[in-house]
Amino acid sequence: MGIALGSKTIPYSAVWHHPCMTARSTLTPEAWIAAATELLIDRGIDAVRVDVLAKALAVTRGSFYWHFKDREALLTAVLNAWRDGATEQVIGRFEGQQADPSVLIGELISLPFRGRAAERAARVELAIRAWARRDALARQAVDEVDARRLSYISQCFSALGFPIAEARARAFILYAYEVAESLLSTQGTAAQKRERSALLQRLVQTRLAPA
Amino acid sequence: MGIALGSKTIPYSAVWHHPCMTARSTLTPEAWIAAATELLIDRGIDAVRVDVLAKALAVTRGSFYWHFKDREALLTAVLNAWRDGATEQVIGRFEGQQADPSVLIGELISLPFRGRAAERAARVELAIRAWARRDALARQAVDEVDARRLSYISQCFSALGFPIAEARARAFILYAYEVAESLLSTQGTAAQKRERSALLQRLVQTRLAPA
DNA sequence: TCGTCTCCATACAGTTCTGTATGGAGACAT
DNA sequence: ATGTCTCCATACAGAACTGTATGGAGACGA
Repeated sequence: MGIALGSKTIPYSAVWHHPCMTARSTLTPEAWIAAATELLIDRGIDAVRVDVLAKALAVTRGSFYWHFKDREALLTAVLNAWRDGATEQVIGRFEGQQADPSVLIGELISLPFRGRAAERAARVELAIRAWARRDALARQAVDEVDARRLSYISQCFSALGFPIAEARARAFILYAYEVAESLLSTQGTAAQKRERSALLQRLVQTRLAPA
Repeated sequence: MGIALGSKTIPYSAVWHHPCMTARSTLTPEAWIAAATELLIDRGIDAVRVDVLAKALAVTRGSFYWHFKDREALLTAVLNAWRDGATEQVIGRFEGQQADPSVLIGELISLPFRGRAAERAARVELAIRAWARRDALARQAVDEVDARRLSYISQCFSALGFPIAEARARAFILYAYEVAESLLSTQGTAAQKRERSALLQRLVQTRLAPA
């Protein structure tokens, strides 16, 4: 049933599945999810198939159907893992409150250019958005994440003194820039990217004279 | 070989494939392309398969392999049809020159809300962008179309007196809004959409005091 | 009328994937 | 020592799709 440790008995799963076990002999569901996400990124959701994953993990499909009921179960697991990570990231911003909303906005605008991790996250997100075009669950997950982020950005503009409705509108413009910067990443040189981010940084904070 | 008309001989293809022949007994390549595009929209490029299309068109696959060498040929035809239409639309704007660039920008911003045709075009475009994530030809087509549009929008801002570099930056912000408005179409109510489009309309044209 | 051309149907062989059923090796409890 | 549990291997049946080869009906030219 498990490994005896003093008076307690540690079940296998707690040992084999523990993060510290780098060289495991057996697979975890997380390993399948990670492999599936990798495949999702550069081949699309339709290419995420169990026998392809099994070959990538150097096991047979028998292993997969032990950990998951079927392919559908894996896909929802992938989706949940992404949504959890994405929402957690938004929550994290609330905690690391740097008071000055102007700085927060600056960070958001420079977010697409923050190293490999951000770039990879963007690629995962684009793959999931592509998936969301024809899967209801994926669409719901993406919508939720978008709504959370827009809400967070809106609060930043509210803190700058803009009325709620206008804050929302400005948040959308900023978020639109972020999405487009990842979707249209091939458009423009590095210098042009710096210029348009700097321009947005100023534009989105300028107050307009009442119409 | 064809139909004799006076001294000339009209080949079959010119008759059967002519647009005025609404009730044709035989299929054209365009019919396959249209059906493929339809399937691409709501099931993705991986679902565009010849036997599915054949069933949709109520013929067998034998017909397909008459008109096209293979599946690949159909996909490139779909791509070319889209690119031609998209670039043609940009060219069309140059011709219908309404002098006032401010009006042109206003039209661009309200473009996502211009009826069914625009909505369908947006859906086709999103499907092709999803496709472009893992197909080199599709990516190239999308990049070309994006570059053309950005160039056109930049010219509008140049006409408003902005320096080239700044005009490009403003064009990107506007285009980012358009892309996001179709990608994030579920975010926000109709009123909120109006508000953010109105805000962008003003923001993107406001001149900033020199830093 | 006969051959030709266009367009599609049909049959074939092969690939890639699905899910299930069953077997088996290893670690463990008793 | 024996049974149990976990994890994976293997084998099976079948679905969905690919491209090719060939046949056939209909319109046409001569």
